[in-house]
Amino acid sequence: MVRQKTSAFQSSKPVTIKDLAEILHTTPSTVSRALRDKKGVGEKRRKQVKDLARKMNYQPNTVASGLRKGKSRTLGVIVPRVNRDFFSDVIAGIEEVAFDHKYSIIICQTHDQLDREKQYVETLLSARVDGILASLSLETNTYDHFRKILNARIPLIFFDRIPAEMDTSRIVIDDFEGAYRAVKHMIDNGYRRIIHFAGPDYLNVYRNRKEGYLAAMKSCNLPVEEDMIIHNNLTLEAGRKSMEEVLNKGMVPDALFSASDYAALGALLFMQEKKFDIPGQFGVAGFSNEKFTSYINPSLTTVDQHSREMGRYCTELFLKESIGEKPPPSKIMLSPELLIRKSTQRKSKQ
Amino acid sequence: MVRQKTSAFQSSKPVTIKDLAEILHTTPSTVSRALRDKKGVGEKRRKQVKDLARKMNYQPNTVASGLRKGKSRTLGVIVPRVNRDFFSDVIAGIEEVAFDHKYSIIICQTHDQLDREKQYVETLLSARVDGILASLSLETNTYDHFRKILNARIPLIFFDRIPAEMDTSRIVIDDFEGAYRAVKHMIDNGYRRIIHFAGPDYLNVYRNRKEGYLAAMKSCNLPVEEDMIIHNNLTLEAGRKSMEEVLNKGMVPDALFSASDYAALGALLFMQEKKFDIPGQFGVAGFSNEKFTSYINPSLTTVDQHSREMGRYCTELFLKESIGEKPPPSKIMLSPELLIRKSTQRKSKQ
DNA sequence: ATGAAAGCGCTAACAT
DNA sequence: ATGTTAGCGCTTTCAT
Repeated sequence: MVRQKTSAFQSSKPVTIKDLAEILHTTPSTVSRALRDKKGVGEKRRKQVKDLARKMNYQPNTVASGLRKGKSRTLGVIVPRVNRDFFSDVIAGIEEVAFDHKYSIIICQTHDQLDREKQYVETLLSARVDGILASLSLETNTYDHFRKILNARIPLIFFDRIPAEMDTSRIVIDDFEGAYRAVKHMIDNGYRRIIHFAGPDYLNVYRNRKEGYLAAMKSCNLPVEEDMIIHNNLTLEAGRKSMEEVLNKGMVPDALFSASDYAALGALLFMQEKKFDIPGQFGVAGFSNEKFTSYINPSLTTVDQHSREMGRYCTELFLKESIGEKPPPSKIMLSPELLIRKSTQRKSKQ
Repeated sequence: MVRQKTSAFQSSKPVTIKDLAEILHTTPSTVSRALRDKKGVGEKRRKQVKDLARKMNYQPNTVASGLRKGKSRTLGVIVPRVNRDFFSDVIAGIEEVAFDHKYSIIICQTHDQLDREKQYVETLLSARVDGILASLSLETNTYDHFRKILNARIPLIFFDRIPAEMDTSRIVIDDFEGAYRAVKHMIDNGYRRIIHFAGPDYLNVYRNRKEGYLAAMKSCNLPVEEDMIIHNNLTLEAGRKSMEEVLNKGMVPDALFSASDYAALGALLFMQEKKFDIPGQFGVAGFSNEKFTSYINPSLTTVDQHSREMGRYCTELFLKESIGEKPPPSKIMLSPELLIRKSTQRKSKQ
């Protein structure tokens, strides 16, 4: 006799296809085929199996099928921090496409530490994820851990912060172009002595933003003294402090282009405290289009990175690489969008 | 002879303990024991095994061991959206503690849709996660999918948005208290006709914030007309629109307490456009302490929810439940913190 | 200290 | 259309 269980109170050990098979006096293979709509099962049987599965609240064990098939339908995502607008937006995009294709995503935060990045790569490899999407930590200056991923023949897609040394698929925005356009726009608005907050040179994004800044200045024959480029860690506090130091040194810049919105904000707040009129006496532009940039006063000119789309593309690249023969690495560069807001718009252009 | 592979170029099929065993002329059991520091292996053997494992770049297959042990060392996290400051902060907290205890986390975004929530519960159950941490979607009004989790004897911890109907572990902040204190503070600053933007009543958080608002008003004998409570979806746009409607109806409130920072911002921007002086003529307070609230002008009074700590506690609750006999559900309530900023501080108190 | 054997739940190749 | 068999990689008895 079939043991009755109400679906609401089925308890303890999960139901397996073997259980279903026994109850229906058939075999696991048939049940498995029926459940997954594989051919080779009679219509009647199939319905019978599916009905029972539902009734007994059968949950397929993806761990087991993953082991058997050598596929986990899981994606690893490695980011510096999940609670930064840029990264959480990228993750949102990744999740959307992943969900549509029935992939789960495992999230890893490196906190910008190389150690954690390495450890997470190991974890993901051990979890036999089907692919890894990653953005480098600030500390990353060695890539052997990422090479392991390639050796394991697992698709690896970098986004935003990418290693120059590795020939993998990647997706970035054109940081040079974004910076160039931002600075050009500032120059058009009459700013001349524009300083720059930069991040570490070994990261592509900051290097390229700096290059874009330099190119724009050069194209207008504006001199860039060495001390006009300030390297800091791009936090709000760092921005504030760097700005203060600049003034203390007796420099008289009339604008700032920062590689990060947060550092731009720090400087902006500091200048406001010092009673500078922004954008009148001092112009400020940032990078990344963090949410707060459109809400502050004056609203902050910045560069949008299409973060959500970047996430979506990432997953799509992975999907492309995960089928059939490995295609050559795709290198995608998205166009940034300059968002001109109040912090750089002088009443009268000079 | 042992086949040589350089660690950098080990390729194709991953190494298994069986491979290691064969090379060392021993058995998988011994290798397994050696690798996991189980007793019953000679010191010499252990070293031999570990050295070879490192040399051959052995990655333990957690899918296989998970299947065998019935544990995946994975946690499922279900949130409405990953790119909201509150949730991404909670996730950051969850990840930190999880990482310390060698758990991975799978992230699920419901987009506030019940369908997706249900589907993700199935996915997580199939993935045999060891626990699930969840915050309800806006649409969730039925809980059978969550009951399945309990039936499967998997720890389930709710945070922030919790179902009243289920007796599970949960962690919330004292929304009533937060709202009460915020409104009390506004009254202390001379505001009298304070309106309230509320979310759906079936969600504990919004219900409690509304109750806190009502209690504070009542405690000061301030009347609350029916139309002073406006239900909307708490987005920036909704806030702006609701505020406009309020004015169009001829109401003359002198302050707003919003259950969400975004809706508060919408109203604030609208009022500024209408040339109201904030906080002079109109006071505004929000809820959640989104990052932008401290950067806008005037900075927005709001209630901090200790989101990061909430995430950390969540994981700790899970850890507690995952060992030994199931303890009775823990119900934790964190104290909110009222952040008094400029948007509610009148120059002269009345 | 080590090995042999069984099995976690599922799928796929090979029968029939 | 269905059943049989083997095995994914690992861990855990149970022997020896």
